[in-house]
Amino acid sequence: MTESDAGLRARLIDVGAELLAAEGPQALTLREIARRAGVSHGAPRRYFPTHLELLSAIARRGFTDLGERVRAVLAREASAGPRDRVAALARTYLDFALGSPGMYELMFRHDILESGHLGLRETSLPLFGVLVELVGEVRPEGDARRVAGALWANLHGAAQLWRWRSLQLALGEKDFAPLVETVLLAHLGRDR
Amino acid sequence: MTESDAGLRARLIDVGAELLAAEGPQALTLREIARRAGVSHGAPRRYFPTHLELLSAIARRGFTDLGERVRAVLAREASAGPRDRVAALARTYLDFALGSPGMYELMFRHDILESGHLGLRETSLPLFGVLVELVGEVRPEGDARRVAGALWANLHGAAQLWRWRSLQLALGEKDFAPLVETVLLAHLGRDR
DNA sequence: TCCCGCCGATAGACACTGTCTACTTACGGC
DNA sequence: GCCGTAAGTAGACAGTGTCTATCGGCGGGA
Repeated sequence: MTESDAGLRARLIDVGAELLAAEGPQALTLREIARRAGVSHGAPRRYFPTHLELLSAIARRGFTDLGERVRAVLAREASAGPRDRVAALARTYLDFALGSPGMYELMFRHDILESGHLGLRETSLPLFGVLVELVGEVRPEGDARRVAGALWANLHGAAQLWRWRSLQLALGEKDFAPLVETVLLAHLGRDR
Repeated sequence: MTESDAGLRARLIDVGAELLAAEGPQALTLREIARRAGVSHGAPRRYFPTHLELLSAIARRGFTDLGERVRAVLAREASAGPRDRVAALARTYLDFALGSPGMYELMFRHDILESGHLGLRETSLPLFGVLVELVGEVRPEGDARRVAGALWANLHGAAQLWRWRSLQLALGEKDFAPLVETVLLAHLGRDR
């Protein structure tokens, strides 16, 4: 019952995720994944009719990983105030994006999301629901959904612009934290 | 002196930009661009040693187009207040991103930015400088650079999440404008 | 025990891609 | 008129995703 005799379907996703972390998204060739899984290049087709579907499955693992991390952090911070919990969620999100850049990029490739084979868009909905709820606690007077949407967009944009160093260049800074504070301040208001 | 006898270098960029708008980034094959330009597949190599450099040149056109549009809008709104000018800049930026999705996506492909052949990152700096200046006028009390960076990230993230319909799904909305207002409000404060 | 059928995987073909290289063509300066 | 250089051509090459024919082994029925 070692890893090697797990089902090929799962093994392909495992190998793909490793390859993604090690060499980036452009290395995620169908044939290379098959090679590293020790099967012929036609084998994946039995489980993933198309290359894009295999990539979607790998990206889906990224979404579930991110969701688990966020849930774990929120559970740990259960006793903290809502603002701190939103901050913790935001930092976890950004840690993931900056710590697993390849996976994050794959997760948000529009052709993967658009293909819709695995309902990836829907996978992030519960996470967004949590964010909406927390934002509603922090700012009960506003439209929580919209504020949460704006905050999510801000986190996503900050992660991407930071990752390809455009923001470093523009801000002349190397530390990400102050920008995160600015973002949180903008959407959540000043701390009480 | 028709378009067809312009230099091949410029024609390749023209053809590429058209193809990009018509069929999206995945259609931007080196060979297909050469085909539509009426030359052999080896011809582009004389001007763009690598496929990535041709893509970079096309993306660079996107950056200059965006810069021109923003400058034109700001010139038209010269008499407006700084907050309205920031709002106009933001809407222009988002119009570009949503109206030319293929170009926008190409412009922010990290491997293109990272390749650095054409200094694309630096191309967006003057635009960012304008934003910093305007933000400084709206909120003289804060750190304009950081607020401008957060706003830029928010615009970028909103454009991308909206484009692949994640935000529509999360917000249950079809109209982009209210979210833009929320974003502007968050970073610029309430209008006076 | 034999045989059949099916499932999982293999191997090769196909069209296509980006890159590289040898070749041809055309034009301007002497 | 000739030659050298620059621009574009054409073909080869390895690699890719997809498709199809084939093969091996295993389980169930006679």
